[in-house]
Amino acid sequence: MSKAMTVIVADDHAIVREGLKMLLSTMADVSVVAEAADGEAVLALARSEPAGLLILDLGMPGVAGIQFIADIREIAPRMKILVLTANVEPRTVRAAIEAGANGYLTKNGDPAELADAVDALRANDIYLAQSIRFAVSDPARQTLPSATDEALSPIPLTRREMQILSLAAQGLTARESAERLGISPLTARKHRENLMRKLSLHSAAEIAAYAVRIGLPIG
Amino acid sequence: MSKAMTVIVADDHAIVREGLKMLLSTMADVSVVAEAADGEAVLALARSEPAGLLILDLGMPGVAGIQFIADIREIAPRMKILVLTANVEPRTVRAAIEAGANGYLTKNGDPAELADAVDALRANDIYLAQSIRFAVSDPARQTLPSATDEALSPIPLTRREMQILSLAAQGLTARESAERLGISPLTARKHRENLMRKLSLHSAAEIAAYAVRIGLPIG
DNA sequence: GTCGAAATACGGCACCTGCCGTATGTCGCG
DNA sequence: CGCGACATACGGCAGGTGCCGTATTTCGAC
Repeated sequence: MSKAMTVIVADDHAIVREGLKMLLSTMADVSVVAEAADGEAVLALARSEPAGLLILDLGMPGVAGIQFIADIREIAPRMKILVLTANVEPRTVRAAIEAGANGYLTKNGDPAELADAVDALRANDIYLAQSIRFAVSDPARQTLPSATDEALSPIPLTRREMQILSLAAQGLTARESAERLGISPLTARKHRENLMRKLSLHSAAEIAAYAVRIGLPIG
Repeated sequence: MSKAMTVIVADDHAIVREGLKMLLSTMADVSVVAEAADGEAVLALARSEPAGLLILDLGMPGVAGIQFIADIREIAPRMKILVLTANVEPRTVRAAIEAGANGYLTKNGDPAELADAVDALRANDIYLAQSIRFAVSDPARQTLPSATDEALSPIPLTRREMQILSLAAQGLTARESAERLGISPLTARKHRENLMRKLSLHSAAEIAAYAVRIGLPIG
């Protein structure tokens, strides 16, 4: 018998934390030892009393996306990280795993998967929700035909594109973004077009919605 | 002894529904009889088998804001409606109650409030989360100084404006919104302008960001 | 029955956008 | 030393946007 796995529950919604604790309490050998409502609290817990498992909502305030996973992984290398979020973007799933997450569940998924995921992580496996399992491919596998390629690609944005994305998401026009960055409006517009093409976005509204969805800070 | 209160749980996140069911299962005389993941399912349930209480996430797809509450109230006048959402905008709280909700909880609030709220609603009371209780003022109370005025102001959107807001937030143009609603593009544009003025928004991107912030469904 | 709010509808104007090109300089990697 | 990725910069074009008007109809409140 393995001894009980200690768990930290991190979600900004208290009622969701409470629900998760209830769900976890029905599982054998699982013990919720702490909870956190924001990114800072998660980091503090990872430092002071790392648990066996962290269940992490990527949509929390103070959790600046994927980088946050890498930060935790650095602080507490032995703690398992199970991402639990509403974000179903394939590239986010891929990036989360690459950043060091051990599992990825979506809030829309079958609740029964929570138990499966905890078991898998305890066995040092990686667990992905059924609905997004297609999103992470084996890097060794040779390139596939076509349709899936786009979904599988990490689609990395350049530094400038990231800046423009952040500004555009706050409602700034190309001109205003250009002023902030000290470049030509036309250049800013080009960066904007490039990132939109990369991300398959087609309007300012979609940029804002996307930015919010992936957890970018929005004014 | 009152007999068990039947409850419908409506939230688009399966894992949140599951957690809520677990939490409710610890309460005496409460029985979850159905759940719904989108607005249509809620309306169908309200028609076919209304329960004593509906716990409703206002951020669900197909739940076009406050009007949805009024719709349910019309279909099932005797069913209690407890709003449970991430939206803490005072005007939304106010509007929800005016539209016929019997209670309003925030996902950030103390989970213990869930039990209090259910009890209050069962006793035909209205229950508001501690954190937003200030938001609904007694209409009889005379106007307060100033600073709070703006926050307290309902800034009510009309039904059409609410619909346009929801569509615009999903990235639809005025023309596309007009097609969905079967009205002139120019009329749709006017509704859009009106709601933007009311809400002090100045671009499509701001509409999208605002809609996300208040918990409206975003494509 | 009157009054106001809401919904309907139209038009002009400056600006921005999204998409299509092209082109140049820099910098790092093999 | 190239080659490719990145950043820089410019322009045309069609369409959408945000802001400014005006006007009619419908409908509930008083």
